[in-house]
Amino acid sequence: MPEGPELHLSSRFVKKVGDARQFAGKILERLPANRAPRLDDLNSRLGAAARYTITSWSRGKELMLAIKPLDLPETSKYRPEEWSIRFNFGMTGCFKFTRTDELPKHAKVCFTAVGEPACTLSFVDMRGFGRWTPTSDWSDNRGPCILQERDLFRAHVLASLEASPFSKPICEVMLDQRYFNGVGNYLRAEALHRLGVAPFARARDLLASLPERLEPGRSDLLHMCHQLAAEVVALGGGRRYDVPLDVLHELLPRDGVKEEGVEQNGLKKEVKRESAVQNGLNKEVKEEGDEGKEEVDAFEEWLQCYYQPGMKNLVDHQGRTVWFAGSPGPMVPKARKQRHESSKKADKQSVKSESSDEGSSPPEKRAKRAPRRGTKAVPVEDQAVTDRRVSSRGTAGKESAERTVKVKNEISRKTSTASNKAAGRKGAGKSTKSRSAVVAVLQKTERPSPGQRRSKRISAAARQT
DNA sequence: CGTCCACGTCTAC
DNA sequence: TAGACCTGGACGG
Repeated sequence: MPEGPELHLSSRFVKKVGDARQFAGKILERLPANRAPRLDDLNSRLGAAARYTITSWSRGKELMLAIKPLDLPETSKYRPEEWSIRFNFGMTGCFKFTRTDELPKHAKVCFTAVGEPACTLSFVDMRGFGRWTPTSDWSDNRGPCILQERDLFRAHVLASLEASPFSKPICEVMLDQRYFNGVGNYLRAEALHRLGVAPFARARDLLASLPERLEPGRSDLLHMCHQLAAEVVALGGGRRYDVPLDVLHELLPRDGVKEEGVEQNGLKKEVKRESAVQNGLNKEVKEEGDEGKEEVDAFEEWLQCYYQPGMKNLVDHQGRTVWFAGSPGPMVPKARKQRHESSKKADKQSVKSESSDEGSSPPEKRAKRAPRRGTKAVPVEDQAVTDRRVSSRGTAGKESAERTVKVKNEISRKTSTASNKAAGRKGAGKSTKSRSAVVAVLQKTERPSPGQRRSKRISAAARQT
């Protein structure tokens, strides 16, 4: 699941658990035989009995989990850099907070909570591509966060256009975390699609004309990356992504580790509220007439391109599936390999409109399965989409040397801000920013509301019979 | 049963 | 630019 928004939601989740519960004892690593533990040092410092608290924050596709021991000897100062763990989620990482006797099968790193019922916060990772390292630094090869460092992210990309990766197709550069930290396969598809950008257009060509500062009310690819990430955060997360707040609701408030009832109550209330929101979104729309089996979740509804019927797909140069509509653009891989066949319904549609199209049906056909949730017959997304161009006003690329310096400076400044945070110096009033920036109000895109889209779909399906 | 596919990095020819 | 790293779900025979 995890792209920037999921990492961010996970960090909020971990923080919430950390606010409610204390932890104690060694951190348990459950590793395959071929992998060495990373937390032995930390554990030995922690000792078996020491209590500690946890907090968390994220940047792009990384999550930081910071531990604060409660009973450090007076002599030793708390140095957060010695007590932080940085996580990568790989393909399937997530955090869960469960009863200890119901530890998830693929729990890889476990933090034992104090109190009743006996609970464990665990990093769960089915495929095991996730990684963790004891450090309080973000990886130095990853750029600013698309979600929380919007302006810096923009500046950094625009300052880097001369770099060789930008000679590649835009869809491939968008997965390069040195520049698009937080973008993954679904975000790139959605961002490109919503602006009608051909995925295999040369990145530099597209980005060179973007203004350093976007005028209010306008959007472009860089802004879209941020905006869509924020939208997914607002939804509560991506595909099959469940931050188990409902479980939280049951397991958090009981243990009474926190002293004041006031705080307890405040927390309890907040958890409840979020839980309700979460449920509201996930359970959404019991389709009234037909069998009600179709439980459409909010994220599935939100997706317009990625994995959607009627969309085309190709395998990019890195072997990843790119979803798109319209023409693929000039830099299509030679072996135009397609992965999924559209569902039959959707296929009829696309075949119709494809014939003239440069980048349509792949030469070679293989047996494919329909995309899951194949019931969702969607008309090939309006032609208009293909005609819309990225808003490229603003003067063409400024001298980037100057930019580079400026941006680099700012990045390092920000980085040190991050370590301040780690240092627990909550700073003079600075801390307000992160929270509200994240929930920042989202500009409305001009796409139809979910309701409208649904009826669009239904009528399209009706047309086909 | 087998094959293909998956929201992501890494490192090694 | 391949692969390697993994588990498991969906689908085909």
